Amino acid sequence: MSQEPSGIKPGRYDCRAIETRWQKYWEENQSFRAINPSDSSADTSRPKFYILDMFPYPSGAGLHVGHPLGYCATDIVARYKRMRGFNVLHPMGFDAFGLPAEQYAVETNVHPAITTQKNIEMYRRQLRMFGFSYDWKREFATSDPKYYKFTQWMFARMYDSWYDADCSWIDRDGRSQSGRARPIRELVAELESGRWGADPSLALVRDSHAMGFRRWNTLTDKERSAALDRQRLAFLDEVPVNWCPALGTVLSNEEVDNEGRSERGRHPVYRRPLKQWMLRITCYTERLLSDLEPLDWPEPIKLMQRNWIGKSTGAEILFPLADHWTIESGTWKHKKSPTIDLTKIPLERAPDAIRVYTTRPDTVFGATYMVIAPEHPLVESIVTSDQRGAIQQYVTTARHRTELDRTNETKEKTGVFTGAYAFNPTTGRRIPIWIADYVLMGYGSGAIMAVPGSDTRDFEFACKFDLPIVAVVKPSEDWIKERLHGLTDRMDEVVQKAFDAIMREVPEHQAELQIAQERSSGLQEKTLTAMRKDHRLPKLIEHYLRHPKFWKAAFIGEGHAANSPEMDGKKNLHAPSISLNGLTTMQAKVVITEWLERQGLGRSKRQYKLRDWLFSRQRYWGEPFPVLHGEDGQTILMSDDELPLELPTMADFKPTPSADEAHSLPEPPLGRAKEWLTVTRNGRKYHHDLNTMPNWAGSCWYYLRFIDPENAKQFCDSEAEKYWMPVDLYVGGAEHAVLHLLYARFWHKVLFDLGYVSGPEPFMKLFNQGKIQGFAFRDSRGNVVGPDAVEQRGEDDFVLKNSGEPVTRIVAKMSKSLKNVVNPDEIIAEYGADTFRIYEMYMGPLETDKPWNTRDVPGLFKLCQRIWRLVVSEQTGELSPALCNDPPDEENLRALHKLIQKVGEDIEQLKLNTAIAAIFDFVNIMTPKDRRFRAVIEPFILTVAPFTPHLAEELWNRLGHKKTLTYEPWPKFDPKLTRDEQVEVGVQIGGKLRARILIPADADEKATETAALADPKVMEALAGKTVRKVIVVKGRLVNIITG
RNA sequence: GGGCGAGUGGCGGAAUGGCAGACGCUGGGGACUUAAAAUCCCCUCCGGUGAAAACUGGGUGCGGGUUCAAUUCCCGCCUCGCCCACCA
Repeated sequence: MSQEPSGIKPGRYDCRAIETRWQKYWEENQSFRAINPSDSSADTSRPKFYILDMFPYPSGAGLHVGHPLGYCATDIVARYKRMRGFNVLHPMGFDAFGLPAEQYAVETNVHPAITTQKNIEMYRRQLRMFGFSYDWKREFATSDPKYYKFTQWMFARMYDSWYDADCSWIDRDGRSQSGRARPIRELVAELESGRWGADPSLALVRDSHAMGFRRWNTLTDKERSAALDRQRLAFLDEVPVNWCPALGTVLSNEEVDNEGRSERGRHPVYRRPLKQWMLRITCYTERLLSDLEPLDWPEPIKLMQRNWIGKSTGAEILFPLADHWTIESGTWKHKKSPTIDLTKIPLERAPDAIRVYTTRPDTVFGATYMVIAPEHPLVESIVTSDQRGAIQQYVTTARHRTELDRTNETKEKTGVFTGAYAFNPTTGRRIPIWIADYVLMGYGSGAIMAVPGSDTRDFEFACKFDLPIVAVVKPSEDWIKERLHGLTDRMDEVVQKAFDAIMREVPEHQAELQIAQERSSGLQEKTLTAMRKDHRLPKLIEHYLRHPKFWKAAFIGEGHAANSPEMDGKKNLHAPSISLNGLTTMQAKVVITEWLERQGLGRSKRQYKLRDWLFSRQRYWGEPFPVLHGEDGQTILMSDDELPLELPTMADFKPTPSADEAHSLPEPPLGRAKEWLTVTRNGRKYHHDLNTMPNWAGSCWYYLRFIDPENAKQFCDSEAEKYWMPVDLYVGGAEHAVLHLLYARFWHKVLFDLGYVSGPEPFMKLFNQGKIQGFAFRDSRGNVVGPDAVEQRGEDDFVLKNSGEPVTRIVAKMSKSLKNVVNPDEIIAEYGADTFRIYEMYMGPLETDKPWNTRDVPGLFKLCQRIWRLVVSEQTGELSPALCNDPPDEENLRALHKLIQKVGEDIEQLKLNTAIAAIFDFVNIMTPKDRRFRAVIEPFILTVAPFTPHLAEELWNRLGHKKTLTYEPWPKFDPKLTRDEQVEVGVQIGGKLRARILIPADADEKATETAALADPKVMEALAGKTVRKVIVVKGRLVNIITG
């Protein structure tokens, strides 16, 4: 802003002084203290409103202008809700554990506890500058032992629980649900009662009399504890992880780039199996899906969660290995154990067979080969001696590439034949088994039936390795047409061959086709039209069914089944009774699945992409696991009163890099804390777990801790939890659409099942704010440069400073390298927090991405000044002489009541940009007036208070009110005063605007029409024409249709 | 490759079937002032006619459609952004 000569205007709007004063006042008076129901001062008649921001990660860079976007919005809502009489919980804290903090510490060589503390102080100072109405008494950091004591406690509860999938229960809405977590001691009690059994692999079943199962009391202690460990919600498992020897840690998939290198440092990353803590989130897939439905979340976010969970339905199908099975008169016989009856044993217990999952069981007749993942356990046992060398080489290369790496290679399929064969259970044919890395071990069973006629990937693979392709679904006419279009450059060849093929079958059409071909241009359209007309398109479809390879693509859509085995004339040795021909895909799925089920060869199955949550990291800066490992390999839980298990203070907290790339093992930093590590208990030696929890752990339940942050006995008082939960509005970035929000929902459901929280979902309404971007410039070669390298010549004329080359302005991410990062401190220092708040809210809709433009900020500063001048005389510093106590006139009242209505409605919908536009409108009306009514100005001050709280408090105070306006009731509006008495209505003739008329607001349609037709301009325009129809939209417009 | 979202003046955006461009920025003009700043007022989508008031044509990425009426709904295409990505 301009440098005003000091002292000239004693009453000028001094934003910094005002803001400092009120921030101090609010703190001293604890103005935003949220009251828990147990507190004696609690007014339980008030409705509650829990409004939460996604708490920040206190990085070394400090707060940038993107953070406050959501915080300003929630603060406005929080302040508004207080004025509407709600008891508002609006807290803030810090997500302080995790990799970025540790990485920053490594880079600066300062202990993460110290850098984290410093960063938190910086963040807290910055956040306070905005005047957010947080209850700061509730602030905490997730890295505080007082907090992570309960993170560990919750982990212990998961370790101590199992998921009872068969448990039925009634939820709060009276719906019956099935499946819930239960304490593991309840399982033990049931096991001891003898109703349960265990199979030799220690899987538990409810029926202890089932064949091949053992009673609990016949198991050894070791077997019992192994069986229980397999049931826990938190369990240790050997899983393939991304191991980066150079960084000395495993990395999450998100931390590995497309080339299989670490995001930080670009070191090679290897896939290797490691024993890790896992959380059994997969038990909750169905509930995570169905409970999502009623939540008031943005649809795209719900969709992302659904896609992430990735539910699909299909069937599991058994493919017997040709070396081990024969078919005798329609019955499968195992060569070595002929007594095995597939119809009597569960699918997963059938020996020497490959189980696959497919979403298209209707295409099983078209399965002409199989593919298993390189890591599949069967590879070793089925590979033939002459293929062994090639297979081993392939498996080794595949292992060295990460999963991400593999999945990115979409261009060229690779694979090797194992030498082994399996039977297609529906055709009875021997089909080859290949290994290929396009099949992933982590999904389904790690094996597929390949149906190249109905799957693009299988099609590509079959083409490359010349495997047979059978089309088993009739494509639609549209698809055939599309294929011909899609092959434009080869059009003549394709059509020619297709016609040749058809002609061999139907020579009587030859003459017509020749004519069609002679017209070389427009051949496709004309030919196709002709073909459709006299039924030749169906001929092309038949051609496709016979020669799918020729069409260069698989038909992956739905249609009618075709080519069931009987069609090719050969006798089906196994399934003479089943044919799917003519059935729709939907019907065929049902028929074939039922058939397979009867044969003991398959069953319907639901499948999910979601995998169990890998919950350990070989890092220092995280929550230690509250467990002890014994020398005998037994793991025991620490008791609750031993928590928190604090992180040892270590001078050297850095991960251990390793030079030996392929064979090295992670050495977590905690492994070097020798004293901390070993514990003796009852004369036996134990050691702590060397891993720590991932940074998601702390954010899974922080919203519960805000409710009762000081509680040392419980994570949160249950009465208080019942009062405040669920969160009514949760605002944060869309980058957490999946991981954090899914993990937190899962965690909350576990707590709910175990009875620690009162509802199944934590966040009722979610809102994603957009990102704030910066301006950058692109030159003719496509290079992007920052604003500091560019000079502005004219309105939209930018050139490079050094070369004068013209560049175009673009919107880009704010980044250090482009030097287009805006520091909120500087903006506040110059214009104040109130201006900053309304600038960010006025930029555009809260949910969209939008560029920061400092040039626009003074406009909002001017709004603050103009509001100031409505009340205060800049000359004197006294109240403006224009203020008067007279009863206001109707014009003023109308402006006020319209404003109150608009602002209130907009805040409820988070449309804060248009609310501020309405404030501009009101100020534009008031500014020129030489008489301002207190009865209008005072409610106006309350209306803007959520947006510019410091300014509003100061003016409220100067108007003679002694207390903060925080709890002043939100002004009421009179609906009668929000509507104008007269409205302007547009008059269209034939859809074109010809006139505007002023009519009473309550004029009915007839009166509106009469008024419109009586308007001189309208009459002139209608001269000589007949009015055929008049459409009246009440209060908006009239459209006259002439004949 | 798939999914989702977006595309409106010089810029940020408003209007989600009913007068396109509210409101702000930028730019221009005026008042006040010795002057400047600040403030206040007016104009500012593009084109044509006009001294002016005004009149008039076009216009919401492109091409179609539905409708009395489309930025808004439907179909196809283009561009950008985000998410997922061989998920059988």
